[in-house]
Amino acid sequence: MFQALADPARRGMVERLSRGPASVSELAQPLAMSLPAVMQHLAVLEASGIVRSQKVGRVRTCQIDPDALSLAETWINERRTLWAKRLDRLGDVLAANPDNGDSK
Amino acid sequence: MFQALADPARRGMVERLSRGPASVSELAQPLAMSLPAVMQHLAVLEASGIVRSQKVGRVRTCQIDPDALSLAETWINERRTLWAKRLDRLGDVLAANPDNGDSK
DNA sequence: TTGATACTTAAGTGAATGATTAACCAACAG
DNA sequence: CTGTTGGTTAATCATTCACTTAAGTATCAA
Repeated sequence: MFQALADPARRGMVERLSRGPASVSELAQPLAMSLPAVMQHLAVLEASGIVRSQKVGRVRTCQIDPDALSLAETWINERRTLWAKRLDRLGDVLAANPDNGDSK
Repeated sequence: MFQALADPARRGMVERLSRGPASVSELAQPLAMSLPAVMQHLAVLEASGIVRSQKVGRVRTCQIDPDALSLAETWINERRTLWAKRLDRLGDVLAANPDNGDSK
C-alpha cells in the first residue's frame, strides 16, 4: 500500500487518475517511459487496491478506489494524533510544575 | 517519504515511537534483526523527516516529527477528496436524468 | 584500568525493483 | 482480408534494498 505510493511515477498516475478516469496510454503519455513499464506500475497499483480497471474493446480504463486511499490516510492520522496527544500531556505536566527549571 | 513508510519494519518503528520516545535498542528489541539493520532503517526515517533523534551519553533517543507525517496525510487526502467530488458530480448527472443514465 | 554497554561504520550478498526490447494478441478501420 | 491501434507477455538487465558479519568508537561502571 505505502509500497505502491513509494514510486514517483505511480504517484503521478494516481494524481492523474484523481482528476478523472484514463486509459493505459493516457496514463503513459506524460511519463517518459515505455508502455510495458507503465503496465507494471499499474499492476502494483491494482494489487494494492488503489486503482481498479476494466477493459472495453481494446482499451482498458482505470480509476481510483478512494476507500483504499483512506486506509493509508487513517493509519498515518492515528500515529500522528497519538503523538500529538503525548505532546499535550507533556504540556500539562510542565504547566502543573511552574517551579520547574525549564519554564522560560 | 512514502518510500520511508513502505517497509513494515519502519512502520513498526513509527508505531512504537507514536507511543513515546525510545532508544535505538528499544526500537530494535521487537524486530528480529541486527542492530545495524535497525540503524539503517532509522537513517531512512530521519532522512524523510519523520523521525528526529539526539544522542545523550551513549544512548540515542528517537521521536516522531508529526509535521512530516501530516504532509503525507494531506497528499493522500487531496487525491481522495478530489476523486470523491468527481463521484458526487457523476451522481448529480445521473439524478438529473432519471429516464436513462446513458444519454449518447 | 578493565570491561561491558550502546551504538556506529564498513563491506559484502541475495532478492526485489524499475526499466528495457522483442514479440504477440485482439479489436477496429478501410 | 490487411494493416494499425491499444494493450499484453516474456525475457533480460542494472540498480537499489534489506539485510548480514566484523570491526571500531565512545561512554559508563567497577
